[in-house]
Order: sequence, then structure tokens, then C-alpha cells
Amino acid sequence: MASNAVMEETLQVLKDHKLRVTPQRHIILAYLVSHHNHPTVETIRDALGKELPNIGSSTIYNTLNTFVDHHLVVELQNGDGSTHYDYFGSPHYHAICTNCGRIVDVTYPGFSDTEKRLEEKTAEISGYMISGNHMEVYGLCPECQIKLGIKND
Amino acid sequence: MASNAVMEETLQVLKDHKLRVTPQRHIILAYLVSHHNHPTVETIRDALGKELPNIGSSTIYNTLNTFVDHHLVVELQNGDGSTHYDYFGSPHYHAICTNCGRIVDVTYPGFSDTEKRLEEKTAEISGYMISGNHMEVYGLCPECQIKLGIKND
DNA sequence: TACTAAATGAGAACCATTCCAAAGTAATGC
DNA sequence: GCATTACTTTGGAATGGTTCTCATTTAGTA
Repeated sequence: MASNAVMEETLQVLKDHKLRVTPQRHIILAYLVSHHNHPTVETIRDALGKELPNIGSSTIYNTLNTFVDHHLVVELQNGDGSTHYDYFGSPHYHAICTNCGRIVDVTYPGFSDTEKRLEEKTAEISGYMISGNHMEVYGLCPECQIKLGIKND
Repeated sequence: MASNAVMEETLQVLKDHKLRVTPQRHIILAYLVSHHNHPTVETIRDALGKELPNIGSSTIYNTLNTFVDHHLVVELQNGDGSTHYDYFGSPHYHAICTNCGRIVDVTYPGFSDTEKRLEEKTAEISGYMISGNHMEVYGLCPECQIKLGIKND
């Protein structure tokens, strides 16, 4: 169960986005805010078994799609066939393991400048009216480097 | 039909990657090299109707997956539910229209430095052994800006 | 030319996601 | 507080892109 602080924060987020506050939305958003495990729909369903025992998959999909539309959440593919979701409270990007699918959040000072420049350049060159971006970096996670007997020194 | 130059080039690419040269692979790769229309499997099947009338979808999927594994081709999602493919001969990234799904290739001088820095920073922070990246920028394409009556001045 | 491992093709199977209709519920105004 | 109404949730069916299976064909090699 998410903390009171998280419950208050997420309640406010829903209201700010003029989203009708249902228990399902509130609890799912709180889960995403307090877990950065990049869950799938199934992961969320399992994790919320106690709080929302009767929730349908459709509801989770609907809810997540709504959050994505509102740019609260981003979708990620790691090659395992299902979509992963990540609360996008602060700017970051993802490193995805090409062997095991592990996703980690990454950011560094100066990243937002990089992002900004990429968007500006894109607007300039393509004429698109930019609304966002996704960056992903692929490679082997430390664990898989060991597992596969690869050294990186 | 792709030009002789393209056919020679793609033949060499297949050999360089130690891929068995089948007519299907050769023709599909030549199509991708000479068309930057970000086709789906269906688009490819339709386009190659004359040259490969009996090709199965499985073969196209197999072939494209092989090319992706060899980093010759990248996969793209534009929200229409199917995967799009793009020959990745020279470094670039994609701008994707959130309204109509149109995908355009973008690059600019200095982009490869940006890319390189992102990968280096990621390796440093995450410990991943980096093998590649994908960047995408989202927004409204010029046509959709007009269609939706939005001005950007 | 014969051999072997790999690729192809047709269709079945898979399964994540969306769709649908009925029932339930949050927000609004009185 | 209560009725109204539009939006949300459910759960099951339907969808459809992608993978799987396996018999057949074929590319590369000796």
C-alpha cells in the first residue's frame, strides 16, 4: 500500500489533469508513483490483488492508456512481448538489457539540455510541432555481462 | 525493382554479415535500402508482389527479425498497432506524428556526438555494456498541424 | 554432384490488447 | 442530501499482429 503522502500527491495529480477520481485510477497511479519497476499490466494486476481483487484487465489497460494520453506515464517495450509502463514524474530515459529485458532509469546533469536541443533541432528540420520524445539505450546489464562471461574492463 | 547498384550493395551487406543469401532476403533488403517509407510487413508483401508472389508472412517476419538482430534494420512503433521497419544505413532518428503516425528520418551535424555522449553517460551510470540506442521525437507533422487548424508561429 | 544445415511457406496457434454491452459510480447542480 | 448524467468499470468475446510447427526446398561446401 502506498504511503499517505503518495495518496495525496496522486489525488492531486488526477485532479490537476481533470481526470475523474476512481479508486482504480488512484490506486494504480499510486502504485506507479511508488514503484519504479516498469510493470506490465499483469504485474500491476498481481501487485494490487489485495486492494483491487476484482479489477479487470480492461480497466488496467484503459487506465494506463489514459495516463499515457495525459503524459503521466510512458510505454516501454523490452522485447518480452508485452508493454511496460513507467511513471514519468521527472525527466529520465531508459537503459534496456538486450539479454534479460531489465529496464533501469537513467539521467544525468545536462540530460535535459540534450533533450531540449534534440527537440529544437527536430522542430527546425522536420517542421513537426514537438510534444515529447523517447530515448532508449540498449546493452547488457552488469548481471548479464557476468552471466554470459563477458568482461568489460 | 531495385537498381543494379543496390542489388550489388545489398548482396555485399548480406555476405559481410555472413547471412545465407536467399532471393527473399536479398530482395527484401534491397527494398528497404531503396525505400525509406518505414514499411510494415504487409506493405513489404504488397510491394514485392511481382518479385516474390508466393512469399509467406513468416518469411518476411523471419527475415526482418534477422536483420534487426544484425542491426541492419530498426523496428518502429507509430501507434497503428503494427511494427514498422527502417534500414539503418546511416545514423539518424525518427520524428513520429502523434496524429497520423507519419514517420520521418532526421539527423543533423553533431547528432552523432549527442548519441555518443548519451551512450557514454549511460555506460558510466548504469554499468551497462552499450550496444545501441533509439531516439524518437513526437509531435504533429506539418500536414496535421494544418488539418487540425493549429498554427505554429 | 552429394551432403548438411539453414531457410521457406502455409496454416495453426498464441496472446496481448481492444471492443462491447450492461451495470456501477463520480461529479454536478438543485 | 438527492437525482441526474456522463463517464468508468467489468468480464467475456473478438481482433489481429506475430510466432510456431513442420514438411519441403535450397544455399553453401567439400
